[in-house]
Amino acid sequence: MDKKPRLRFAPSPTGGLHIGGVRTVLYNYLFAKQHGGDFVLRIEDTDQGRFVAGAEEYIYETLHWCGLEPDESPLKPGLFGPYRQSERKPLYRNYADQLIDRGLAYYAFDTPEELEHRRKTTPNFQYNVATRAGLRNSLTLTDQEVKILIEKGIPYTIRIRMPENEEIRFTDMIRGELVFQTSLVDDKVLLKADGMPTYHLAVVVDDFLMEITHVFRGEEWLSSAPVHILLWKHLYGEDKMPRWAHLPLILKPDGNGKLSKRDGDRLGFPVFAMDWTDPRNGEKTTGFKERGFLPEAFINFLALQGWNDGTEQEVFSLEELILKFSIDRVHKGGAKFNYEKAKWFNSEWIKKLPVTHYLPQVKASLEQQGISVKKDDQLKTVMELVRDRCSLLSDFAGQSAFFFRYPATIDLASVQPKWNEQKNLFFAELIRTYELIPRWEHEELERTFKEIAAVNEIKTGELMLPLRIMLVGQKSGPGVFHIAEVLGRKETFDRIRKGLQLLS
RNA sequence: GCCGCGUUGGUCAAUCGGUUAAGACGCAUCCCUUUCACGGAUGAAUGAGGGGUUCGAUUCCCCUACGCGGUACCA
Repeated sequence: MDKKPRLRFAPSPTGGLHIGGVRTVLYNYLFAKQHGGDFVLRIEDTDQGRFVAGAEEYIYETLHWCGLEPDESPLKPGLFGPYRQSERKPLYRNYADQLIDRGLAYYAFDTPEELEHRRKTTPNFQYNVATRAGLRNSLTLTDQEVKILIEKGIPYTIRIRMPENEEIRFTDMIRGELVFQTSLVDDKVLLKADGMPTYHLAVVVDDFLMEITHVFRGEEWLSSAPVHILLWKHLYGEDKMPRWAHLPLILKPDGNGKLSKRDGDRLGFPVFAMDWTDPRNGEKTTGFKERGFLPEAFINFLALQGWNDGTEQEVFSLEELILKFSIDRVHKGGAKFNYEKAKWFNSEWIKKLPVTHYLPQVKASLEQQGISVKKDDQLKTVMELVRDRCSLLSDFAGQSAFFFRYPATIDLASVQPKWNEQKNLFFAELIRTYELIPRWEHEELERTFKEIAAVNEIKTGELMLPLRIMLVGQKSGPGVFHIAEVLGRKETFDRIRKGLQLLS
């Protein structure tokens, strides 16, 4: 690579950031970092009608949570600002005019209503080589007429003039050589009547001005790529053009089609990275973060949705991804979103990371359930005991609540039928012996327990379940003596006594 | 409709002309654990269809089917 790579993510701030968007960020970021380049965040807010309050802040927060910090952004301007297209408005006009002067673009005076009418009445209507001669534009009007219309303040757009019968070729880093016939591409609007550029003009101008070297974007942009390529040729020369890669889509799990927010609502999994509340209707969409995902797992999962390193490794840290990512191993076909697999990645990361790494979140979720934990050390021990049975951070509260308060329900039904006086006596003796035990520690507790059982000639197996039920309330959980150790002498006795009472 | 891009188990996927077509998730069975989970073992399950090219195609080419994306003064 001769130049320092510069890649960008250019979202339109219109709502929550969807996992497809995060994956696009990720691939851009990984490539930039791998090659010692920069990752730029540019806000594409040229559509003033679609402004959504808070959407831009949400993007920053999401990127931050994911650990994908931009090197340059509206919040952290570099040498190529401003980083919001709405603030770059004056820049674009000049390029549009330049294209007009060179006959590569033209003024179009057709109103949106007129065009809509044409689209309704003419099947397959496109504003292109075939139809532009019959429409109201500077190609069909005389210079004098055009001048008058402009002077009178009649609204107009500037459209690119697609050449006739030419081929536009380019190399996509994922898909290889691509060819488009210019006659079949329509004359896209470059500058809107409000003076704002459309995406097509703005991307090209900004990517040039910001010295972007690689454009990785979603597959939905592939069909407009020829317009962008042509603009690059006209404006800056093909040699200046960034390299392109069109990323496969993330598809809905059932059926086909691009994954949408609705699929998440319908199937019960998150689609956005973080919670998003639409300010227009107050509608709330839950995110991976709030569902209990670790950013490490979320990123890991997303990276593997459309890419792999060719080995059997699946668990990658961000650092490893930076090292191993390669754009030419990105797939062409879309991947169906698999929530079960996402959770698997999370359980892997829960096991891999030190529990202290996510202890604050677990503590907060326990607090939400009215359990306030005083000693972090104790929580840490508990978390280490239960982490294997948690695939989401939000599972911890349910798995560990009984350590901190007496169980809400006691499953007596699973011990009652086989309960007898002999067992009753056993537990009474157990308490007496445990009172004298010097070290309150699980191995010691277990040994003592078994000794007493042997003396009383009761099978240990007959007694373990009752103990568990008394301490936990149910049949699951970590090793019962580990639990007793954490609970401590007094609490263990209290629970056994309470259990005995319930069983008698 | 038109243009473009895709298509290996239920899902994610390896393979870059020769393999018993990996591995993972999920599922099933078993082992471990005197519980549940973790872990371990085993198993069921895959090249859309049709033509070529080739000694040999999952792999290269063509056609068909299917799917998706685009077809806005949205990005």
